[in-house]
Amino acid sequence: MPFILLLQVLLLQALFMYSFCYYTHCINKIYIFFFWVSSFFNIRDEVTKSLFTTNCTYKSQTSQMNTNGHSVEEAVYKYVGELNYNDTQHDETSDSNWDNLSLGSDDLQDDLSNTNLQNNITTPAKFDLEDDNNSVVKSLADKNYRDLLPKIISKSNDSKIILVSDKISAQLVVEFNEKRSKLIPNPPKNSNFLKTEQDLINEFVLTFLKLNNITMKQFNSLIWSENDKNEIEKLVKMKFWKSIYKIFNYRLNSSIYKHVRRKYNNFNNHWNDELDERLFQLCHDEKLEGQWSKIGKLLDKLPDDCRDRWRNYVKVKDTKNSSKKWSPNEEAKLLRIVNESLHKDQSANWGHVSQLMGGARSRIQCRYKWNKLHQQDSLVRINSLSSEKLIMFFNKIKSLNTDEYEKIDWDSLANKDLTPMDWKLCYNKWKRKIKSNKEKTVVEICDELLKLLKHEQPVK
DNA sequence: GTAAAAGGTAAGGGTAATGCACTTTT
DNA sequence: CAAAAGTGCATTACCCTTACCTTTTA
Repeated sequence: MPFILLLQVLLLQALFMYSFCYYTHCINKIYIFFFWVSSFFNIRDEVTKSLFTTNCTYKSQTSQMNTNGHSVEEAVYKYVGELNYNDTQHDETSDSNWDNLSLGSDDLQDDLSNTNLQNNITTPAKFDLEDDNNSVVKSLADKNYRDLLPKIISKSNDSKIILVSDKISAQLVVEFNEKRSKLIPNPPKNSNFLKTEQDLINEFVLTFLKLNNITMKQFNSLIWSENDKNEIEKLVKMKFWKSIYKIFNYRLNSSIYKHVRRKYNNFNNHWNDELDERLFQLCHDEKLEGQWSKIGKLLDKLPDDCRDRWRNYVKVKDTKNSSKKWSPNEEAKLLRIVNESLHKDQSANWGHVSQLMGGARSRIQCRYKWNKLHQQDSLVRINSLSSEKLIMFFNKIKSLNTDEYEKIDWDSLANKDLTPMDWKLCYNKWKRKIKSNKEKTVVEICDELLKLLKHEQPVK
Protein backbone atom coordinates (compact mmCIF):
# COMPACT_ATOMS: atom_id res chain seq x y z
CA MET A 1 0.00 0.00 0.00
CA PRO A 2 2.62 2.62 0.88
CA PHE A 3 4.15 2.14 -2.60
CA ILE A 4 0.89 3.03 -4.26
CA LEU A 5 0.56 6.10 -2.08
CA LEU A 6 4.12 7.10 -2.89
CA LEU A 7 3.35 6.70 -6.57
CA GLN A 8 0.32 8.91 -6.12
CA VAL A 9 2.45 11.60 -4.56
CA LEU A 10 5.00 11.47 -7.34
CA LEU A 11 2.29 11.62 -9.97
CA LEU A 12 0.64 14.57 -8.33
CA GLN A 13 3.94 16.34 -7.98
CA ALA A 14 4.54 15.85 -11.67
CA LEU A 15 1.07 17.17 -12.34
CA PHE A 16 1.82 20.14 -10.20
CA MET A 17 5.01 20.92 -12.08
CA TYR A 18 3.12 20.53 -15.32
CA SER A 19 0.38 22.90 -14.29
CA PHE A 20 2.94 25.28 -12.85
CA CYS A 21 4.79 25.45 -16.15
CA TYR A 22 1.82 25.78 -18.43
CA TYR A 23 -0.89 27.36 -16.35
CA THR A 24 0.92 29.78 -14.11
CA HIS A 25 -1.89 32.26 -14.73
CA CYS A 26 -4.30 29.95 -12.94
CA ILE A 27 -3.45 31.25 -9.50
CA ASN A 28 -6.47 29.60 -7.94
CA LYS A 29 -5.45 26.18 -9.05
CA ILE A 30 -2.01 26.61 -7.58
CA TYR A 31 -3.46 27.76 -4.30
CA ILE A 32 -5.79 24.80 -4.19
CA PHE A 33 -2.90 22.52 -4.94
CA PHE A 34 -0.76 24.06 -2.24
CA PHE A 35 -3.59 23.65 0.16
CA TRP A 36 -3.89 20.03 -0.78
CA VAL A 37 -0.15 19.46 -0.33
CA SER A 38 -0.09 21.18 3.04
CA SER A 39 -3.10 19.22 4.26
CA PHE A 40 -1.26 16.09 3.25
CA PHE A 41 1.43 16.88 5.80
CA ASN A 42 -1.13 17.65 8.44
CA ILE A 43 -2.88 14.34 8.18
CA ARG A 44 -1.14 13.04 11.23
CA ASP A 45 -2.54 15.94 13.24
CA GLU A 46 -5.99 15.31 11.85
CA VAL A 47 -5.88 11.67 12.82
CA THR A 48 -4.72 12.50 16.29
CA LYS A 49 -7.37 15.15 16.69
CA SER A 50 -10.10 12.79 15.68
CA LEU A 51 -8.83 10.38 18.29
CA PHE A 52 -8.94 13.07 20.94
CA THR A 53 -12.54 13.73 20.06
CA THR A 54 -13.45 10.12 20.48
CA ASN A 55 -11.77 10.11 23.83
CA CYS A 56 -14.21 12.74 25.02
CA THR A 57 -17.01 10.25 24.76
CA TYR A 58 -14.92 7.39 26.06
CA LYS A 59 -16.55 6.23 29.25
CA SER A 60 -16.16 2.86 30.87
CA GLN A 61 -15.51 0.59 27.91
CA THR A 62 -12.13 -1.03 27.77
CA SER A 63 -9.68 -0.93 24.94
CA GLN A 64 -11.98 -2.13 22.21
CA MET A 65 -13.96 1.01 21.56
CA ASN A 66 -13.60 1.76 17.85
CA THR A 67 -13.77 5.01 16.02
CA ASN A 68 -12.30 5.65 12.64
CA GLY A 69 -11.01 2.15 12.88
CA HIS A 70 -8.86 2.85 15.93
CA SER A 71 -9.04 1.17 19.27
CA VAL A 72 -8.52 3.27 22.37
CA GLU A 73 -5.28 1.44 22.91
CA GLU A 74 -4.08 2.55 19.52
CA ALA A 75 -5.25 6.04 20.24
CA VAL A 76 -3.23 6.20 23.41
CA TYR A 77 -0.07 4.90 21.81
CA LYS A 78 -0.57 7.29 18.96
CA TYR A 79 -1.11 10.20 21.30
CA VAL A 80 1.85 9.46 23.49
CA GLY A 81 3.93 8.96 20.39
CA GLU A 82 2.94 12.42 19.25
CA LEU A 83 3.99 14.22 22.41
CA ASN A 84 7.49 14.48 21.11
CA TYR A 85 8.58 17.07 23.60
CA ASN A 86 12.20 16.07 23.94
CA ASP A 87 14.80 17.81 21.85
CA THR A 88 15.83 14.85 19.74
CA GLN A 89 15.43 15.13 16.00
CA HIS A 90 12.28 13.92 14.38
CA ASP A 91 12.95 10.60 12.70
CA GLU A 92 11.05 10.68 9.43
CA THR A 93 11.63 7.14 8.27
CA SER A 94 9.98 5.45 11.20
CA ASP A 95 7.13 7.91 10.97
CA SER A 96 6.22 6.96 7.42
CA ASN A 97 3.30 4.80 8.50
CA TRP A 98 1.46 7.84 9.69
CA ASP A 99 2.56 10.25 7.03
CA ASN A 100 1.23 8.07 4.29
CA LEU A 101 -2.16 7.62 5.83
CA SER A 102 -5.05 9.68 4.68
CA LEU A 103 -8.05 10.29 6.82
CA GLY A 104 -10.99 8.04 6.09
CA SER A 105 -9.06 5.92 3.65
CA ASP A 106 -9.97 2.28 3.29
CA ASP A 107 -6.33 1.43 3.67
CA LEU A 108 -6.23 2.86 7.17
CA GLN A 109 -7.53 -0.20 8.88
CA ASP A 110 -5.09 -2.52 7.12
CA ASP A 111 -2.18 -0.28 7.73
CA LEU A 112 -2.97 0.06 11.40
CA SER A 113 -3.32 -3.64 11.95
CA ASN A 114 0.08 -4.18 10.36
CA THR A 115 1.71 -1.55 12.49
CA ASN A 116 3.73 -2.73 15.37
CA LEU A 117 2.63 -0.11 17.84
CA GLN A 118 5.32 -1.00 20.30
CA ASN A 119 7.96 -0.17 17.72
CA ASN A 120 6.11 2.85 16.54
CA ILE A 121 6.30 4.67 19.83
CA THR A 122 10.07 4.39 20.25
CA THR A 123 10.30 6.96 17.48
CA PRO A 124 8.91 9.58 17.29
CA ALA A 125 7.82 9.04 20.86
CA LYS A 126 10.72 10.15 22.98
CA PHE A 127 9.92 8.17 26.08
CA ASP A 128 12.64 5.85 27.16
CA LEU A 129 10.77 2.57 27.48
CA GLU A 130 13.53 1.15 29.63
CA ASP A 131 13.16 3.97 32.10
CA ASP A 132 11.08 2.60 34.97
CA ASN A 133 10.92 6.01 36.61
CA ASN A 134 9.01 7.57 33.76
CA SER A 135 5.46 7.75 35.01
CA VAL A 136 4.04 7.91 31.51
CA VAL A 137 5.80 4.71 30.54
CA LYS A 138 4.48 3.10 33.71
CA SER A 139 0.94 4.06 32.85
CA LEU A 140 1.39 2.69 29.35
CA ALA A 141 2.60 -0.61 30.72
CA ASP A 142 -0.24 -0.78 33.23
CA LYS A 143 -2.74 0.18 30.53
CA ASN A 144 -3.90 3.13 32.60
CA TYR A 145 -4.84 4.97 29.46
CA ARG A 146 -7.30 7.25 31.14
CA ASP A 147 -4.36 8.73 33.05
CA LEU A 148 -2.68 9.69 29.83
CA LEU A 149 -5.25 10.99 27.42
CA PRO A 150 -6.46 14.56 27.75
CA LYS A 151 -9.61 14.77 29.78
CA ILE A 152 -11.27 17.75 28.20
CA ILE A 153 -11.20 19.40 24.83
CA SER A 154 -12.76 22.78 24.31
CA LYS A 155 -15.90 22.30 22.24
CA SER A 156 -15.94 25.68 20.54
CA ASN A 157 -15.05 25.70 16.87
CA ASP A 158 -12.60 28.56 16.90
CA SER A 159 -10.32 27.11 19.56
CA LYS A 160 -9.82 23.46 20.26
CA ILE A 161 -7.81 23.80 23.42
CA ILE A 162 -6.74 20.53 24.96
CA LEU A 163 -6.28 20.03 28.67
CA VAL A 164 -3.37 17.64 28.99
CA SER A 165 -3.72 14.94 31.64
CA ASP A 166 -2.09 15.40 35.03
CA LYS A 167 0.23 12.51 34.36
CA ILE A 168 1.57 13.99 31.15
CA SER A 169 2.07 17.45 32.61
CA ALA A 170 3.72 16.03 35.72
CA GLN A 171 6.16 14.10 33.53
CA LEU A 172 6.76 17.23 31.49
CA VAL A 173 7.65 19.14 34.65
CA VAL A 174 9.98 16.36 35.80
CA GLU A 175 11.86 16.39 32.51
CA PHE A 176 12.12 20.17 32.32
CA ASN A 177 13.21 20.30 35.92
CA GLU A 178 16.01 17.84 35.20
CA LYS A 179 17.01 19.83 32.18
CA ARG A 180 16.99 23.00 34.22
CA SER A 181 19.20 21.59 36.98
CA LYS A 182 21.68 20.40 34.38
CA LEU A 183 21.78 23.77 32.64
CA ILE A 184 21.76 25.85 35.81
CA PRO A 185 23.41 23.89 38.63
CA ASN A 186 23.71 26.97 40.88
CA PRO A 187 20.45 28.79 40.36
CA PRO A 188 20.28 32.46 41.27
CA LYS A 189 17.52 33.64 43.53
CA ASN A 190 17.48 37.38 43.43
CA SER A 191 18.93 38.40 40.12
CA ASN A 192 17.64 38.93 36.62
CA PHE A 193 16.54 35.84 34.79
CA LEU A 194 19.57 34.34 33.07
CA LYS A 195 19.63 33.87 29.32
CA THR A 196 19.56 30.10 29.82
CA GLU A 197 16.55 30.42 32.09
CA GLN A 198 14.76 32.55 29.55
CA ASP A 199 15.53 30.10 26.79
CA LEU A 200 14.22 27.25 28.87
CA ILE A 201 11.06 29.17 29.69
CA ASN A 202 10.55 29.75 26.01
CA GLU A 203 11.09 26.11 25.24
CA PHE A 204 8.59 25.16 27.90
CA VAL A 205 6.05 27.65 26.60
CA LEU A 206 6.39 26.32 23.05
CA THR A 207 5.97 22.77 24.28
CA PHE A 208 2.97 23.83 26.28
CA LEU A 209 1.42 25.45 23.21
CA LYS A 210 1.90 22.28 21.23
CA LEU A 211 0.50 19.96 23.87
CA ASN A 212 -2.53 22.14 24.51
CA ASN A 213 -3.10 23.00 20.88
CA ILE A 214 -3.03 26.76 21.30
CA THR A 215 -1.29 29.51 19.40
CA MET A 216 1.15 31.97 20.91
CA LYS A 217 -1.41 34.74 20.58
CA GLN A 218 -4.01 32.67 22.40
CA PHE A 219 -1.47 31.85 25.07
CA ASN A 220 -0.61 35.51 25.56
CA SER A 221 -4.21 36.52 26.01
CA LEU A 222 -4.79 33.50 28.21
CA ILE A 223 -2.17 34.51 30.77
CA TRP A 224 -3.40 38.10 30.64
CA SER A 225 -7.12 37.32 30.81
CA GLU A 226 -9.00 38.56 33.85
CA ASN A 227 -12.22 36.67 33.47
CA ASP A 228 -11.73 33.24 32.04
CA LYS A 229 -14.07 32.59 29.15
CA ASN A 230 -14.64 29.00 30.15
CA GLU A 231 -13.60 26.33 32.59
CA ILE A 232 -11.04 24.71 30.32
CA GLU A 233 -9.16 27.96 29.72
CA LYS A 234 -8.95 28.44 33.44
CA LEU A 235 -7.65 24.91 33.99
CA VAL A 236 -5.08 25.22 31.20
CA LYS A 237 -3.91 28.51 32.64
CA MET A 238 -3.55 27.09 36.13
CA LYS A 239 -1.73 24.07 34.81
CA PHE A 240 0.74 26.35 33.09
CA TRP A 241 1.54 28.42 36.19
CA LYS A 242 1.79 25.42 38.47
CA SER A 243 4.16 23.69 36.05
CA ILE A 244 6.46 26.63 35.50
CA TYR A 245 6.60 27.41 39.22
CA LYS A 246 7.77 23.85 39.83
CA ILE A 247 10.43 23.94 37.12
CA PHE A 248 11.96 27.10 38.58
CA ASN A 249 11.19 26.23 42.18
CA TYR A 250 14.14 28.27 43.52
CA ARG A 251 12.50 31.51 42.46
CA LEU A 252 9.46 33.11 44.01
CA ASN A 253 6.21 32.33 42.20
CA SER A 254 5.40 36.00 41.96
CA SER A 255 8.76 36.70 40.31
CA ILE A 256 8.16 34.05 37.70
CA TYR A 257 4.61 35.25 37.19
CA LYS A 258 5.75 38.80 36.62
CA HIS A 259 8.63 37.83 34.39
CA VAL A 260 6.56 35.57 32.16
CA ARG A 261 3.69 38.02 31.83
CA ARG A 262 6.12 40.78 30.88
CA LYS A 263 7.64 38.58 28.22
CA TYR A 264 4.49 37.07 26.75
CA ASN A 265 1.79 39.57 25.90
CA ASN A 266 -0.11 40.98 22.95
CA PHE A 267 0.38 44.63 23.85
CA ASN A 268 1.83 47.22 21.54
CA ASN A 269 5.27 48.22 22.82
CA HIS A 270 6.07 51.45 21.01
CA TRP A 271 5.53 54.93 22.31
CA ASN A 272 4.98 58.09 20.32
CA ASP A 273 3.99 61.68 21.02
CA GLU A 274 0.29 60.97 20.66
CA LEU A 275 0.42 58.09 23.17
CA ASP A 276 2.48 60.21 25.55
CA GLU A 277 -0.18 62.89 25.35
CA ARG A 278 -2.96 60.36 26.00
CA LEU A 279 -1.01 58.93 28.91
CA PHE A 280 -0.59 62.43 30.29
CA GLN A 281 -4.37 62.97 30.12
CA LEU A 282 -5.16 59.60 31.71
CA CYS A 283 -2.71 60.14 34.53
CA HIS A 284 -4.41 63.42 35.36
CA ASP A 285 -7.78 61.67 35.58
CA GLU A 286 -8.55 61.28 39.27
CA LYS A 287 -10.64 58.18 38.68
CA LEU A 288 -7.68 56.38 37.15
CA GLU A 289 -4.98 57.42 39.57
CA GLY A 290 -2.60 54.55 40.21
CA GLN A 291 -4.72 52.11 38.21
CA TRP A 292 -2.10 51.03 35.74
CA SER A 293 -3.98 47.95 34.59
CA LYS A 294 -6.89 50.11 33.43
CA ILE A 295 -4.60 52.71 31.87
CA GLY A 296 -2.66 49.96 30.14
CA LYS A 297 -5.84 48.51 28.72
CA LEU A 298 -6.94 51.91 27.41
CA LEU A 299 -3.59 52.48 25.68
CA ASP A 300 -3.00 48.85 24.64
CA LYS A 301 0.19 48.80 26.69
CA LEU A 302 1.75 46.74 29.41
CA PRO A 303 0.64 48.28 32.72
CA ASP A 304 4.23 48.40 33.94
CA ASP A 305 5.33 50.20 30.78
CA CYS A 306 2.69 52.86 31.35
CA ARG A 307 3.85 53.32 34.91
CA ASP A 308 7.51 53.58 33.87
CA ARG A 309 6.79 55.87 30.94
CA TRP A 310 4.87 58.13 33.30
CA ARG A 311 7.24 58.33 36.23
CA ASN A 312 10.47 58.36 34.21
CA TYR A 313 9.50 60.42 31.22
CA VAL A 314 6.10 62.01 30.70
CA LYS A 315 5.79 63.30 34.25
CA VAL A 316 9.16 65.08 33.99
CA LYS A 317 9.28 66.08 30.35
CA ASP A 318 6.37 68.49 30.65
CA THR A 319 8.57 70.86 32.62
CA LYS A 320 11.20 72.91 30.87
CA ASN A 321 14.10 72.29 33.23
CA SER A 322 14.67 68.63 32.68
CA SER A 323 17.53 68.89 30.22
CA LYS A 324 19.26 71.82 31.87
CA LYS A 325 22.32 71.54 34.06
CA TRP A 326 21.81 71.38 37.79
CA SER A 327 22.26 74.78 39.39
CA PRO A 328 24.12 75.04 42.71
CA ASN A 329 20.80 75.98 44.30
CA GLU A 330 19.16 72.86 42.98
CA GLU A 331 22.03 70.72 44.22
CA ALA A 332 21.80 72.24 47.67
CA LYS A 333 18.04 71.70 47.67
CA LEU A 334 18.51 68.07 46.70
CA LEU A 335 21.04 67.49 49.46
CA ARG A 336 18.74 69.10 52.00
CA ILE A 337 15.71 67.07 50.94
CA VAL A 338 17.57 63.76 50.84
CA ASN A 339 19.31 64.37 54.14
CA GLU A 340 15.99 65.21 55.76
CA SER A 341 14.34 62.06 54.50
CA LEU A 342 17.38 59.98 55.43
CA HIS A 343 17.19 61.43 58.89
CA LYS A 344 13.55 60.42 59.18
CA ASP A 345 13.44 56.85 57.99
CA GLN A 346 16.93 55.81 56.92
CA SER A 347 16.14 55.51 53.23
CA ALA A 348 15.28 57.99 50.54
CA ASN A 349 12.15 57.52 48.51
CA TRP A 350 13.40 58.89 45.21
CA GLY A 351 9.93 59.29 43.77
CA HIS A 352 9.06 61.43 46.74
CA VAL A 353 12.33 63.34 46.48
CA SER A 354 11.58 64.04 42.84
CA GLN A 355 8.21 65.48 43.84
CA LEU A 356 9.73 67.63 46.54
CA MET A 357 12.18 68.94 43.94
CA GLY A 358 9.13 70.35 42.16
CA GLY A 359 8.83 67.48 39.69
CA ALA A 360 11.46 69.03 37.46
CA ARG A 361 13.85 66.09 37.86
CA SER A 362 12.95 62.42 37.67
CA ARG A 363 13.55 60.04 40.56
CA ILE A 364 16.49 58.52 38.68
CA GLN A 365 18.01 61.90 37.95
CA CYS A 366 17.75 62.77 41.64
CA ARG A 367 19.38 59.57 42.78
CA TYR A 368 22.08 59.83 40.13
CA LYS A 369 22.90 63.37 41.15
CA TRP A 370 22.94 62.51 44.82
CA ASN A 371 25.37 59.65 44.24
CA LYS A 372 27.47 61.96 42.11
CA LEU A 373 27.64 64.59 44.82
CA HIS A 374 28.71 61.95 47.29
CA GLN A 375 31.37 60.78 44.87
CA GLN A 376 32.65 64.34 44.71
CA ASP A 377 33.15 64.27 48.46
CA SER A 378 34.99 61.03 48.04
CA LEU A 379 37.17 62.49 45.31
CA VAL A 380 38.19 65.38 47.56
CA ARG A 381 39.36 62.89 50.19
CA ILE A 382 41.07 60.68 47.64
CA ASN A 383 42.97 63.55 46.04
CA SER A 384 44.33 64.65 49.38
CA LEU A 385 45.93 61.28 50.10
CA SER A 386 49.73 61.34 50.46
CA SER A 387 51.83 58.90 48.46
CA GLU A 388 52.72 57.02 51.66
CA LYS A 389 49.04 56.50 52.35
CA LEU A 390 48.44 55.42 48.77
CA ILE A 391 51.25 52.86 49.01
CA MET A 392 49.65 51.50 52.16
CA PHE A 393 46.30 51.56 50.38
CA PHE A 394 47.43 49.41 47.45
CA ASN A 395 49.41 47.09 49.68
CA LYS A 396 46.27 46.44 51.66
CA ILE A 397 44.22 45.65 48.54
CA LYS A 398 47.07 43.43 47.36
CA SER A 399 47.11 41.60 50.68
CA LEU A 400 43.49 40.51 50.09
CA ASN A 401 44.94 38.29 47.39
CA THR A 402 41.83 38.63 45.26
CA ASP A 403 42.18 38.11 41.54
CA GLU A 404 38.85 39.48 40.43
CA TYR A 405 37.73 43.03 40.98
CA GLU A 406 34.14 41.89 41.63
CA LYS A 407 35.25 39.83 44.60
CA ILE A 408 36.85 42.68 46.51
CA ASP A 409 35.04 43.28 49.79
CA TRP A 410 35.15 47.08 50.01
CA ASP A 411 33.29 47.18 53.31
CA SER A 412 36.06 45.25 55.02
CA LEU A 413 38.64 47.79 53.81
CA ALA A 414 36.89 50.85 55.19
CA ASN A 415 38.61 52.69 58.05
CA LYS A 416 38.26 55.99 59.86
CA ASP A 417 39.75 57.95 56.94
CA LEU A 418 38.03 56.37 54.00
CA THR A 419 34.55 54.92 53.35
CA PRO A 420 34.01 51.80 51.23
CA MET A 421 32.96 54.11 48.38
CA ASP A 422 36.25 56.03 48.77
CA TRP A 423 38.27 52.85 48.46
CA LYS A 424 36.42 51.75 45.39
CA LEU A 425 36.66 55.11 43.66
CA CYS A 426 40.31 55.48 44.55
CA TYR A 427 41.19 52.09 43.14
CA ASN A 428 39.24 52.75 39.95
CA LYS A 429 40.80 56.17 39.53
CA TRP A 430 44.37 54.87 39.79
CA LYS A 431 43.67 51.73 37.82
CA ARG A 432 43.25 53.83 34.69
CA LYS A 433 46.92 54.70 34.76
CA ILE A 434 47.77 51.08 33.98
CA LYS A 435 47.67 50.14 30.31
CA SER A 436 45.35 47.28 29.30
CA ASN A 437 44.26 46.95 32.93
CA LYS A 438 41.20 45.04 31.85
CA GLU A 439 43.28 41.95 31.14
CA LYS A 440 45.21 42.13 34.41
CA THR A 441 44.40 40.77 37.85
CA VAL A 442 43.92 42.97 40.88
CA VAL A 443 47.29 41.93 42.33
CA GLU A 444 49.11 42.69 39.09
CA ILE A 445 47.52 46.12 38.90
CA CYS A 446 48.43 46.86 42.52
CA ASP A 447 52.03 45.81 41.90
CA GLU A 448 52.37 48.09 38.92
CA LEU A 449 50.75 50.97 40.75
CA LEU A 450 53.10 50.51 43.70
CA LYS A 451 56.08 50.63 41.34
CA LEU A 452 54.67 53.73 39.74
CA LEU A 453 54.13 55.44 43.09
CA LYS A 454 57.66 54.75 44.31
CA HIS A 455 59.19 56.29 41.20
CA GLU A 456 56.80 59.15 40.77
CA GLN A 457 57.19 61.50 43.70
CA PRO A 458 55.67 63.73 44.74
CA VAL A 459 52.27 62.47 43.67
CA LYS A 460 49.83 64.91 42.17
C1' DG B 1 -16.09 28.06 58.87
C1' DT B 2 -11.33 29.27 58.87
C1' DA B 3 -6.53 29.62 58.13
C1' DA B 4 -3.10 29.00 54.82
C1' DA B 5 -1.75 29.27 50.15
C1' DA B 6 -1.97 31.22 45.77
C1' DG B 7 -3.38 34.78 42.39
C1' DG B 8 -3.01 39.42 41.21
C1' DT B 9 -1.74 44.66 41.39
C1' DA B 10 0.82 48.73 42.48
C1' DA B 11 4.78 50.94 44.38
C1' DG B 12 9.49 51.06 45.26
C1' DG B 13 14.03 50.08 43.87
C1' DG B 14 17.72 49.22 40.61
C1' DT B 15 21.19 48.45 36.63
C1' DA B 16 22.89 47.40 31.90
C1' DA B 17 22.79 49.45 27.67
C1' DT B 18 22.76 53.43 25.06
C1' DG B 19 23.46 58.10 23.15
C1' DC B 20 26.21 61.92 23.11
C1' DA B 21 29.75 65.28 23.67
C1' DC B 22 34.34 65.45 24.14
C1' DT B 23 39.27 63.87 23.99
C1' DT B 24 42.96 61.12 22.35
C1' DT B 25 45.12 58.33 18.98
C1' DT B 26 46.17 56.89 14.33
C1' DC C 1 44.40 67.84 9.29
C1' DA C 2 40.72 64.23 9.18
C1' DA C 3 39.06 60.00 10.66
C1' DA C 4 38.80 56.54 13.96
C1' DA C 5 38.87 55.02 18.55
C1' DG C 6 38.34 55.76 23.30
C1' DT C 7 36.13 57.99 27.55
C1' DG C 8 33.07 59.85 30.87
C1' DC C 9 28.65 61.41 31.75
C1' DA C 10 23.69 61.38 31.87
C1' DT C 11 19.65 59.23 30.21
C1' DT C 12 16.80 55.44 28.72
C1' DA C 13 14.99 50.88 28.52
C1' DC C 14 14.15 47.31 30.94
C1' DC C 15 13.79 44.47 34.97
C1' DC C 16 13.08 42.52 39.93
C1' DT C 17 11.18 42.53 44.80
C1' DT C 18 8.16 43.75 48.33
C1' DA C 19 3.86 44.99 50.26
C1' DC C 20 -0.62 44.39 50.16
C1' DC C 21 -4.94 43.19 48.50
C1' DT C 22 -8.38 39.42 46.87
C1' DT C 23 -9.53 34.72 45.81
C1' DT C 24 -9.02 29.86 46.23
C1' DT C 25 -7.89 25.70 48.55
C1' DA C 26 -7.21 22.41 52.23
